[in-house]
Amino acid sequence: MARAASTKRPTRIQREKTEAILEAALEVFATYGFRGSTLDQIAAKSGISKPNILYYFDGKETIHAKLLARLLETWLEPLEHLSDAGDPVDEICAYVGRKLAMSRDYPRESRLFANEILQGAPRIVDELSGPLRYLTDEKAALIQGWINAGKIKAIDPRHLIFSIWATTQHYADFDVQVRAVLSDKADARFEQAAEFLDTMYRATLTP
Amino acid sequence: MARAASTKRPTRIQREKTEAILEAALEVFATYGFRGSTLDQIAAKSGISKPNILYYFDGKETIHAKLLARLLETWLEPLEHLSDAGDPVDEICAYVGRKLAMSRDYPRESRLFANEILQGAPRIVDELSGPLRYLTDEKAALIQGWINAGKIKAIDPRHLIFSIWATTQHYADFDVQVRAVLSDKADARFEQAAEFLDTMYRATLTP
DNA sequence: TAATTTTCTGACCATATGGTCAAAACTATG
DNA sequence: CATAGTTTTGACCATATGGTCAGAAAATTA
Repeated sequence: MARAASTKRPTRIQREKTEAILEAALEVFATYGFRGSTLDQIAAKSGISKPNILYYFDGKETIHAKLLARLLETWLEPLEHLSDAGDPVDEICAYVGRKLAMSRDYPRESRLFANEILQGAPRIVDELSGPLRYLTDEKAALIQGWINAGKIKAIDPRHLIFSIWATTQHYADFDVQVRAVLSDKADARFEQAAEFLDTMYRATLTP
Repeated sequence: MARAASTKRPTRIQREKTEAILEAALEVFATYGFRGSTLDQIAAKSGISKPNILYYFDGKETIHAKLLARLLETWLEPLEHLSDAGDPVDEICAYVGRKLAMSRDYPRESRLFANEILQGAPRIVDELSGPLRYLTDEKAALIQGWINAGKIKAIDPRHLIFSIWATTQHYADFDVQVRAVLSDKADARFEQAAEFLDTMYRATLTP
């Protein structure tokens, strides 16, 4: 927040306006990436004038940073829930389902993330080689444990995780392509995908 | 080509310079997307002055269009080679291998494509709902034939293709993330990926 | 309702960016 | 080597873009 007070509790207007700005910015940044997006686009989409946007945020960079921070908070959540509570195969398939649901429900967040990674992740490298890596290490160990116990087939846990990220996020990031290829059957793409992925991962993992 | 003759056979210098410009432009566009890239960046990377770039190309748009046209020419080639010559499972796994090799050898092309699709594919929608869709329809029919003949397991052919695109291109488009997660084992990522994907698709397809 | 604080805007600025152009530098060839 | 053709450049231009600022408008509080 630029001039807007940052110490005191935010007013109703502050909450509404910052939310409207972030909502519009998510749309714009997710489509054009950081460099390709302009404050004027965000201003037009949010209906808030450029100087007023800069009253609430220090600058373009700050808005983007805020969006990324929020994103990372929720992005890893589905993976964190992966535990050895139930049957390993079900557990992993449930994770696939959660991840696919995120592509369906939060496609803009997925594209924002994809844009950032595509551009070399200049603003979140630390998050990748820090928190993300630790979490992946942890879950890879869990999966390796299942393999050692003979509960699932022997596959590379990390590449399994990559494949889950890739296949599920594909439906958000490459949506235009998916819809073009499926044409008239595009409406059912998420149900079809859910079924296909469930089949694939059960076949891959069931010992 | 702007002022440079377009009817006559191009000179040595014309070939060299246009190539150098396209090479630099590929790098830049693949990283920042169309809107996020500037002619100055391309000029700096190619060592060719901005006015000189515009002597060879009509403008930023034209350079980008040329790159996309080239890309699409070779992008679908691996899929076109999918035929019912050998064993269906081997045939599909070979396609996966070819596609993964493209991610390894042409990561910039992959990112250029990813950027374009992410941004809604404004410049190649026609290619997607035309040539790409026809080719996918054709190969989906081939795969469906294998399913009907009981040669591979029953899965949705189009979503199988999506999953192959997603998992293989992931290693080019999300390279930073892959390397961050694998850290010290990152060098072997393509060999590991090849093995994992082969295992996964054999398990998924073998009846 | 008057005073105070918060919100908002128009006008403005410096820099970046895509693109132009006339002329200079260079190359190929008769 | 002179000349015709090709390539390259510096200086420029119009517009876009991120950002500033003084003051007006609106909301809140006393």
